[in-house]
Amino acid sequence: METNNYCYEYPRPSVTTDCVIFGFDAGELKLLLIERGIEPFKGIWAFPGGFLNMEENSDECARRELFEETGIENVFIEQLYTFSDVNRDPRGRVITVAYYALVKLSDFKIQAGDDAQSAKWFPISQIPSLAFDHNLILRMALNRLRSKIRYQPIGFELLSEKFTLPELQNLYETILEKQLDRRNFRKKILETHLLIDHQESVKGVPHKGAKYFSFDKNKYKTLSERGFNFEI
Amino acid sequence: METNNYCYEYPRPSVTTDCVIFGFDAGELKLLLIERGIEPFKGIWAFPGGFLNMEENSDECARRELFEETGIENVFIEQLYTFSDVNRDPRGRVITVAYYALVKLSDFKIQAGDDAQSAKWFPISQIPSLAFDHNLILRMALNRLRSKIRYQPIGFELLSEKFTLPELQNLYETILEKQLDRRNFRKKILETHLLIDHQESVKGVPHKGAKYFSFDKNKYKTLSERGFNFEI
DNA sequence: GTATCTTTGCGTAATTGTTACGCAAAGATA
DNA sequence: TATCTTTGCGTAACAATTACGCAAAGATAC
Repeated sequence: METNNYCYEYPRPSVTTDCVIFGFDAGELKLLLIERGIEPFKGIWAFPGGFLNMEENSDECARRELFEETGIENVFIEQLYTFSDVNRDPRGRVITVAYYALVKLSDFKIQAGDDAQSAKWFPISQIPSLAFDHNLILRMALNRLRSKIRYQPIGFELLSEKFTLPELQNLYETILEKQLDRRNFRKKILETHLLIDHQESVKGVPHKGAKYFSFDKNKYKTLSERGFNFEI
Repeated sequence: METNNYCYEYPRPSVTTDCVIFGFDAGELKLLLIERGIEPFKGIWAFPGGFLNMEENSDECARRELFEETGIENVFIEQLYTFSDVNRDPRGRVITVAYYALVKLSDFKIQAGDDAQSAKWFPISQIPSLAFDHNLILRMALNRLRSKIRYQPIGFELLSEKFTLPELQNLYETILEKQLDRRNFRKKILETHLLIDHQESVKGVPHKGAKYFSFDKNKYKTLSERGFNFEI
């Protein structure tokens, strides 16, 4: 039984949000995808997302859907772009406000059998063809991540709270797809004075263990309000 | 008589586009605003915009509304951000996909009595308080313009086809709100080899007239596809 | 016609920032 | 105790940016 109780003078599109979720593990950038359980695109992988409720804005919608479909919450999330092509959804006129999220993968090891029908982390090099216009959305999200990581300290959102400089460099090299000089990278990062030294080293490796650091978010906030610019 | 012929199973927001229109004249950045003729915010200035039709995407909607309300067409236009706060429009749930446009002011001298109820160019320093959340949209558009002009050749969109280097420098100084060295600016611009020298100078000034140049859009397109990056 | 004024247009020096790379120290293993 | 790998700090070479001197052009004043 279908009840069409919501009537308007002019036609309206449906509005959804979708969220590209980036993670980083074992020197690889990863993407969390959901296998669609219903038509259209049943069995095809897609970004988590869903319809906007009337009592929430699009940020809230994106966070809610992210939590409902993957269990992920309290992460970095940012609006990417709004996709509105007339035929982007076979169900009818649907526009989507796309977001991207950066996740500390260690915090959210998704296990099969969550309320997420079927959520799975894919290495960025092995992304299948996606539902709707999600291939296009992904391309845009990757571009945004690659350019933004160079002038805003968002890379830290993909690492554990404590990380080493080699780990951070590995992250930058992976996302920027180029090698960086170890000593110059260290210099540039440290001279921002935004890393907190934990006076503690990696143990159990057959060589000198790297020191642990964490990112000083509060100090960055203060500095950036005074016009400081983070750049790698 | 009201006809509510469009009925849906779930409630849907209305979707609009709004467009922040920048112009540049007499060493000043300007904004084209429309005085609203109907409630809500009757008599208050706002950006041109309107409701999305079902057979157009948001880019097309923004361009259509821009033309209908101001007569402006074939200009640079780019999506800015989607604003979706629950109470941003007193008429009900309306989300707007905001755009910004860059206009060669000489091409579009708006005269009163257009089908635009009342369109007027305002110097950026004398913008009145705007309708809806348009003050917020403006702040975001200004930030976008200021950062984007440094790494993409969009400044030329605000000048006439032919312009002089002092004019271009004046534009950059106005938008970036800082003085630039005349000789270094000239050097940086010219060594991109993206300006076409028209072998013609400004006449009728009581001193040496500056040479006219125009921007080589095609050459830029070719170069940027090969990885070239415009930076000021 | 000549001097003067303002602004354009081109050069070079001083400074700063980026890139390349040598080497000692730490921590484990042989 | 020697060896191995990786971290962590320094300094030299190079490139880019900034500062600024000065001649030339085009108009006006005398």
